[in-house]
Amino acid sequence: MSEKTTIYDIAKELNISAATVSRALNNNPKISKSTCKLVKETAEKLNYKQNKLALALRSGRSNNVGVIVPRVDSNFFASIIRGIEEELYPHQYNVIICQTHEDEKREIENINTLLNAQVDGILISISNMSTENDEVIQRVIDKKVPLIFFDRRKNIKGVSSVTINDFEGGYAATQHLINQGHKNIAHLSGNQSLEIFKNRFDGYKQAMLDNGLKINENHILQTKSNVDAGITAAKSLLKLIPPPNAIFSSSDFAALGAIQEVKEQGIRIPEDFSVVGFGNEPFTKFMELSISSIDQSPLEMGKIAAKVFLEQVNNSESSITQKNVILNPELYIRKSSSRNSN
Amino acid sequence: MSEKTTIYDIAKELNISAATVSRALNNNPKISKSTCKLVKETAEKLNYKQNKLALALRSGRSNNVGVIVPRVDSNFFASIIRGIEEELYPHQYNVIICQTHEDEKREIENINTLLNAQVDGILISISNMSTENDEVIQRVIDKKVPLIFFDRRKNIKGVSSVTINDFEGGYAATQHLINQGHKNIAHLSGNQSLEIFKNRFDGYKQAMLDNGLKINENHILQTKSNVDAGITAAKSLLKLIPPPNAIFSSSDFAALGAIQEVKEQGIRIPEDFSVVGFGNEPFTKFMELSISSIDQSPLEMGKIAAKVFLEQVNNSESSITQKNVILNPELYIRKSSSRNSN
DNA sequence: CTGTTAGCGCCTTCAT
DNA sequence: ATGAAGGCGCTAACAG
Repeated sequence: MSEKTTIYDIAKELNISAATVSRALNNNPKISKSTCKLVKETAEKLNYKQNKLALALRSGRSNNVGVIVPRVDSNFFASIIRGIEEELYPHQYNVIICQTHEDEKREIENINTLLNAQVDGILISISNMSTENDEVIQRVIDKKVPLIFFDRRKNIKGVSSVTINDFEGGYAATQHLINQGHKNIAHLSGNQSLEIFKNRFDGYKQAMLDNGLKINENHILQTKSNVDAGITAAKSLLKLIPPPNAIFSSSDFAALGAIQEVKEQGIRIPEDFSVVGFGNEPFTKFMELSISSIDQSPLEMGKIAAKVFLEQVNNSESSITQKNVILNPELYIRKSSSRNSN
Repeated sequence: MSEKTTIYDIAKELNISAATVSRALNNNPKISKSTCKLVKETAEKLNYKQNKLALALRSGRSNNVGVIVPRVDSNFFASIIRGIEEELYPHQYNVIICQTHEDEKREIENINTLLNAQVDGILISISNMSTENDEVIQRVIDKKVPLIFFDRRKNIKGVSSVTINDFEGGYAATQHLINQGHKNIAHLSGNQSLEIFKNRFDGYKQAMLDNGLKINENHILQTKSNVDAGITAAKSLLKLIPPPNAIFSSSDFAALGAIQEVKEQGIRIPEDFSVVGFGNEPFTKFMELSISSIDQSPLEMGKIAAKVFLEQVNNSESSITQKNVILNPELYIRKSSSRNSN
């Protein structure tokens, strides 16, 4: 019973044609109730399962969508993937996962692989804004394969995206720190070749500006998104005269490192120093000194990206429907920046 | 240029047969250098890309493997998936992700979907030990689709698995607590229909036994794997007379909850009370009061699972090669159970 | 070295 | 209501 049974096997068993079997299995109304029933029973008996590959080749639709992320083992991207999978599951789409590790070469390979695998859509969070991947992305568009950017987008006419308002996030975080009475606010930024980090930085600048505060060039540091980078950054910031008394970090991990270093130097948080991170990683609320952070609702982002994809697939023939959804980030105020919180 | 070009387009362009094109593209040695070169140039010119679907249908190999996990947005499973993806990437396999949410019905659906999609293998961490999925799993085996269990396995003859030695993990955690001078050690366990939790529990029991310690039935609680469950569990444990003075939790999240509650009640950790968790979630080391935990090396687990799969695919024709890899867990001693650590 | 043929499993026109 | 035929795109067996 290890052999796979096809519609021909069923046809032979019943002395009818494969076409009839196919129709019966697909509930074609032109098939008599009796043969339809018979076919289905025989299918059951022979343990028939439709070969999706054959269907896919014929129809040109694989019912697979590709999802490309820098890495899957980050809470943010994992949650997005969860959202995508959950939204697509009821529609019988499978999710193929690819990681770029922020490597553009890999990204291009991934897109090509997915295209060759005839996926019905590609959902991607790009590695950076460089233009090397323009060509392959154009290929996707030319092939009319639905393409959705999430979180990290490229600004391409006709291409949909789901992002959060990073500018607002940066603004809200900074305004909150200002409201806490801080004036010397440093900013730990990320790779400036990514729009998200630029936007968060811009939000920071605008908030400072709107409040009549001067931005100290030395207070702006570009760091990696990890604990050690935060420690290093805080070390150099605290050497400045005068040192900042607050930090808005574009990364929760860097924020954690900064907090560790600040405390290490005997400075009290939040009494003398405040920190706000970005991303609302699970650990930020677990800490005894919980960390204020900007939530990006990744689960929802994933679900919406999937929904946009679904709209796009169904409208494929009609006019191109570009849709750019921008989610609102939410500031979670915790102990690292306020005495009255948890 | 949105139309997909096939080998027939190339053949027509060059007035040769599709078969020759195919051979040239696949570097068949029987093809003359000149036509080979010509074909490749034309392919490039027409922007030809092989349709993997057609190849898959013909060869019966889709070059996709299915990975089934309870959820992707847990650090543990996400890391495993990362490992699998990284190991399979060089071998041109794509990874299709499915989530069960611990729902066996969903699990069965997922397996069927993957089978129908003609995946070349299934890597799965099952939802529980119940027998309802026996039938579909047998289908996988009958179809000779390589099947690998990771972390949560079923004991089936001929089926490979990659797990960690949960018994040893439970034993090591408990022995460590005993070494710290504790005698009344409670255990927060998980769903007993999963082998992993049973084994951790058994490890705990054996360590107690080996050290001549009595197990208090009231000290064994079955909890969910989240913070609130840990809080609730600790509350009831601390009401006991006498209360335990240490907890080995099968979940890091429950361990965190327990720690919060213990501290809440004014009991000092680690001076008066120790806690060891399981899983080595990222947050355990980030905490100010860092949490001792058992590491499961999920990244490695994923890579090994992928490697076992690769061996299996290649040996498909030869004898069935069952391989059961058991990884050694590692105890990370941190502040929650020791004064001399970080 | 290259062309012809056939088939992977399915569905869908076109007939009847 | 059903059958026959053809094709999705590719490759392998069989000719030459």
